[in-house]
Amino acid sequence: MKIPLQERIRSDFEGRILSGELAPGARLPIEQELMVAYGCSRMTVNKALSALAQAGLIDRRKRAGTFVARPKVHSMVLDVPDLAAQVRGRGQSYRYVLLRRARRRPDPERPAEGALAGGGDLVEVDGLHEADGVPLAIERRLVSADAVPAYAEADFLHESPGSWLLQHVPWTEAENRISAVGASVSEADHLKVVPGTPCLCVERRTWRGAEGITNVRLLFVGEAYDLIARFGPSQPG
Amino acid sequence: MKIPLQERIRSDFEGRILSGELAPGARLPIEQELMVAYGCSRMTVNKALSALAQAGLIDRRKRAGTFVARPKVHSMVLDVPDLAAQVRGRGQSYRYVLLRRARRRPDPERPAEGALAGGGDLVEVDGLHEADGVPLAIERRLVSADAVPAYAEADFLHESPGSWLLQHVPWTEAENRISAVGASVSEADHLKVVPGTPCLCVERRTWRGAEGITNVRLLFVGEAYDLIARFGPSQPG
DNA sequence: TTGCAAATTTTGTCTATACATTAATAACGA
DNA sequence: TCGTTATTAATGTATAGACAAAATTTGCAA
Repeated sequence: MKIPLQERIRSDFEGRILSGELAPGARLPIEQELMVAYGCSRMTVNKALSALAQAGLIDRRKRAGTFVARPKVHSMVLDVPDLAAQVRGRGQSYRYVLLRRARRRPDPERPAEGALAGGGDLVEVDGLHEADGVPLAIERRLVSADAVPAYAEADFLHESPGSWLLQHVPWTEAENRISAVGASVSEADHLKVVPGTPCLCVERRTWRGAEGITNVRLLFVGEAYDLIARFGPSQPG
Repeated sequence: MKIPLQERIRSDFEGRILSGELAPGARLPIEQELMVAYGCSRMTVNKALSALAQAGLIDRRKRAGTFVARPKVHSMVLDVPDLAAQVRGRGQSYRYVLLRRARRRPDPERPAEGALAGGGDLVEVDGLHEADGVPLAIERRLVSADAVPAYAEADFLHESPGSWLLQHVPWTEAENRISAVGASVSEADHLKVVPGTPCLCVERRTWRGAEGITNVRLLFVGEAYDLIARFGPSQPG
């Protein structure tokens, strides 16, 4: 009996829910019954069920009881690790090639740039991610000079700007947009593919509070890379 | 003083962490100090911090203390709602057109099909998702006849097989693979685009335990649709 | 210095109890 | 019958204390 009772109750019901034995909408025993069944106090039952509720596996309503949640939102956890770590994790060598770097005013024809800059300047950093010398993705990153003053001085010859930002700037909110586009002539040139080749385009915007931090656009060669999301409704135990 | 103290402690630190005031690695006060600062018992502090730990915002180590977690994994929540609901939510009309439906043996040349079928048959259902009469995506779905016996009898003329499965079959694990591909001739024909047009390809496999349930392949017209993931590191309160 | 053992600090779990909050249900009056 | 009010069953929050477990620190010995 080394595992705590609280964990046991939690994993008991997690298992019964995930296995389908307890179908969505099914009612769980009330706390009183569970404290008798497990021979413990109500607080212990309550902590276990509270954790399951926070994990989204059950819904709890006062007076009504505890019910298995319906997986209605169908939300899932998608891991988008650091690209360098991802490549190295496959046993390949990773390299970041700086293509262009400039500090400039936002383009008045692109409202997204103005919103990001917030009246100040933008720092644009373009680069190429390579795995074993093969082009993997083109990255165009716009950073608000006001939001991240130190960014202009950082050295990106050995570290990709993505890694740098992740370690130095906390974000509070982000939006990812994933689409498919054909490579333009210059993009295709860098990626060493035929123009028009279908590419996976990931655009990410991050904010800290109301202040925009950065917009990134990553263009992956379709055959060379795809996003993999493996997930389950469970939380790490 | 309507909000519970437990929630207040939780949201206090959540705010200070997300705003960057408490940087990753920073140490939080020990429970003894917090119970004095908030004038409450240690259990209350403990429940608040346990919730933050479950949400992944802080790490707690015995004897060492409580620390702001590093956002290393960079995992995010991506909502892939029901396609029909998504389209209707935009105020467009949604239609599912059944293209093909067959029960067959798994193709021995495709190991994924054999693994899914698990010795039994497969039910293949191909269809087209339309928004306001415009083709949005082609869906090819393979379902294990053993895992979902009732699937062969379900009627998909008015309901897409995706919605049906979501409501009738619980899954425990899933894998999503997102890539960019050019439309084949027949695909382009259905989607009313030029062959080779870049399309977003979402392949999803779901399992219940070790048993495969279904493999889906959704091919979206690149211009007509993109996946949007908006997220923050926070948990719903 | 190195290595191991003991002491201490901090979180983890648990109890038994109390009162608050919410919402389903029952009771009641127009 | 209908709408309103009271009851009550369930979860939510909180307390004060106790012991367990783990990891850092300290101290002692080889």
